[in-house]
Amino acid sequence: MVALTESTTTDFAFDFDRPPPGGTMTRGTGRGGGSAAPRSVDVARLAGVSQKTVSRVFNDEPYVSADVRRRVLEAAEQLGYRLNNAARALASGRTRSIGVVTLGTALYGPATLLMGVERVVRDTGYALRVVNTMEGDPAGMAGAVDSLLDQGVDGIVISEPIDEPGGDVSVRVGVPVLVINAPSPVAAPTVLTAGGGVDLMARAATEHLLDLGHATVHHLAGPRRWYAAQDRLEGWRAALASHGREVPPVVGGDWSAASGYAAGHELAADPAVTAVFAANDDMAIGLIRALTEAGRRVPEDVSVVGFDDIPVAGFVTPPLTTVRQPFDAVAQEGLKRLVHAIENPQADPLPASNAPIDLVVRSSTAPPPPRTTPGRARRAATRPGQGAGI
Amino acid sequence: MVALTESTTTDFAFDFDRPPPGGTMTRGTGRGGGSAAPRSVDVARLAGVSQKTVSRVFNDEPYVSADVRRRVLEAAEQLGYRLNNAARALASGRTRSIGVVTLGTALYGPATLLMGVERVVRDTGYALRVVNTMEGDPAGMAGAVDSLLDQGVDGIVISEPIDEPGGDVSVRVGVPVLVINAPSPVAAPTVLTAGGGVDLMARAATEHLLDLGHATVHHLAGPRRWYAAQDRLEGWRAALASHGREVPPVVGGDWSAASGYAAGHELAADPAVTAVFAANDDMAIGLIRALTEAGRRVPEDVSVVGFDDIPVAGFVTPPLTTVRQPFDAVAQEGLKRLVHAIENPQADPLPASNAPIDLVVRSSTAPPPPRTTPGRARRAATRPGQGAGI
DNA sequence: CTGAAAGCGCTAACAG
DNA sequence: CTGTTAGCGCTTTCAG
Repeated sequence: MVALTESTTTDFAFDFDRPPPGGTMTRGTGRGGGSAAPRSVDVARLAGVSQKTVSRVFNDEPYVSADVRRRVLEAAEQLGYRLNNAARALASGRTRSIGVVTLGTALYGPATLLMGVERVVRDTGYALRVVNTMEGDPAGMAGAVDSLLDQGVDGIVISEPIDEPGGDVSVRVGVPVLVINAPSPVAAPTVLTAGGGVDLMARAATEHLLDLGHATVHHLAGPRRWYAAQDRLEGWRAALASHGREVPPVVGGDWSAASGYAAGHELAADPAVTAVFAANDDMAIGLIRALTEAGRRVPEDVSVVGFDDIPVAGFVTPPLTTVRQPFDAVAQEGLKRLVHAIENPQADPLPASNAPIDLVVRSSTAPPPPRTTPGRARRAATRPGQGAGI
Repeated sequence: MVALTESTTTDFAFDFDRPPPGGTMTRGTGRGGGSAAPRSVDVARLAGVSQKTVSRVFNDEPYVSADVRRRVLEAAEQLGYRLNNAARALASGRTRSIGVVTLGTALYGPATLLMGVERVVRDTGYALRVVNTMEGDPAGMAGAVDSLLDQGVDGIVISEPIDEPGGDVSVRVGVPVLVINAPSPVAAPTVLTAGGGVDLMARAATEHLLDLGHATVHHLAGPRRWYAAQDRLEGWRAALASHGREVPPVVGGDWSAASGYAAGHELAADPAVTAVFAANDDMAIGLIRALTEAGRRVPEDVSVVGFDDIPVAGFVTPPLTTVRQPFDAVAQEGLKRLVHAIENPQADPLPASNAPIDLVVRSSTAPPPPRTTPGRARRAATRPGQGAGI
């Protein structure tokens, strides 16, 4: 039975004859490094089955007898065979890979999200291709998506994009897209979103401060362009509005501790400031440092809430009250839905679910300093103009 | 390569057809989502040239007249053509992609390194595939490398691996490998290493403390299994040894601030401790918190040096003296060498160069408290700056 | 349950 | 400078 196979197509001038001396070694495929990598037909021959059967085994297709399957697997093992993904992609039109576009920063949020995505993707059996964008990068998002499309991914994840002018992707995207924590910047047949609820988390943070008795809460915002910043801003504003509080002017930062520090000096000068909600922990830490240097104690004089719950948040001085974002849950759910969309093009997308809010209260927040009795506060701020603290 | 899509393109109106029902998809290609993606032969036809010429244009091969090139590009643009990477990889045996194996953590070092690698890889024209390992993951490194090989990468970057039992990759790796900050866990035709010098940085950190007048320096180490931890440990020990100082017992942590905090309580109990070199900033921060809670002031009573220079390091209380790792430089140089090895299999690998040492002195370090008259330590004036290195 | 034939879209020699 | 001829190693029909 083997003989037949032998005389068919491919074996013509077989294996080891090396084409011309181009300088490379071994069959064009760089893979083997030394001897040519085995192909499924080699496995088939060794196992005494057809090439197609090998294919079946490696694709977990049904209708292969246990015995044949075992033989094939053994032969493959013996030869050190591995599926050639390029050939597979070419023949099937699917690459079994998912691309992710992420901000080229080492910011905690995006970085953590990326790790989460990777972990989940792997479980789904897809490979991950990563492309970074940098803020202000002209080609930015469009270029990133484009290069992913060039690579031939089956789906795309866009993680925490920025709202940049011209940031919309005009490229024709033919695969499903998952956008995390933002509205979609692309038009594609299927666009899913995940995350969301950031505004509610921001609102919870703000309300925590309000509940403590602060008359109002100031906000140290992230860069205007970031949706992540916009969401927090909105949540903060909503909390204030729904409690009928005055909405103080927003102070802006760039996510860095240094910017929080700068903003802190500004805020420290205003005695009306007794509570600040910072859009991320780094800025909160910079802010606290500035406040401290200015002689305003945290939390006795000013309360500060951060956002993210970075690993050190609980160990800085004072331990930071913050909101933990459910990155893993978001990544997991989003990807599940993306994969579903990839594999079931006609089916309705799976619905999104809402993440829980995880406010971590530590020691950077406290009731506001007493207003009329300077007894306890060593360096009491000048008294605020008005308003009772609930 | 591939110019592609700016704004002008094609309004062929025809893009997002729904994928056809059932299995009746016309040409197998999943790519376009519905209407078949144009192939190079289509472009050729439209441009009135041979398919091979289209290939030449898209590969920036020489010997194509400017006129023909222009016509091809125009035709391609009009059709919305993009090279099919799977076919290309299959035919050429190269995928033009590089795989990265990284620790599945959000630790600052690995995460930053990954970002750096991505940035550089993109400039080289290669695509990036990422796989995470998790500490303690049984399949760990071997599984990660294996899956990368399955995907068919042209080269592999292993970032800060751990020294795990059975962590060596026994798989046949046929492509060049770059190992960052560790000895190589794989056997491959070409193995490059990058990073290194971590021990020297640790040594500089320790010597800074010694120079300040401390009798000895304690070390809060990272997990034993991590090469990153081992290097710091060695540097510390070497510094002590070369100054003829006593080498105190090592206290161990797991990189987390929480572990630094725990270790801090231990260390605080020992009055002989006046200087500690922590293996990373997170642990240093936890350590400082514990020290402070125990009534030992930093830096008046105890000096602390961290490692990494995480973004908030300069803004915690007190601002942390630490060593900044040159992640970007390491990534850049390492990748340049890896790509060189990929593209010039026979040539000798490019030599590695040494990174400078960047000690950032802030306010967490000071001379030791006077030996006989406790209680009067004053804040030493320190200022940010770059220590000179070796 | 298994096999044979026919490409997927591109690059690789080797002519012209 | 440009075209021709062969496959790369799989997955897909479609037959047994």
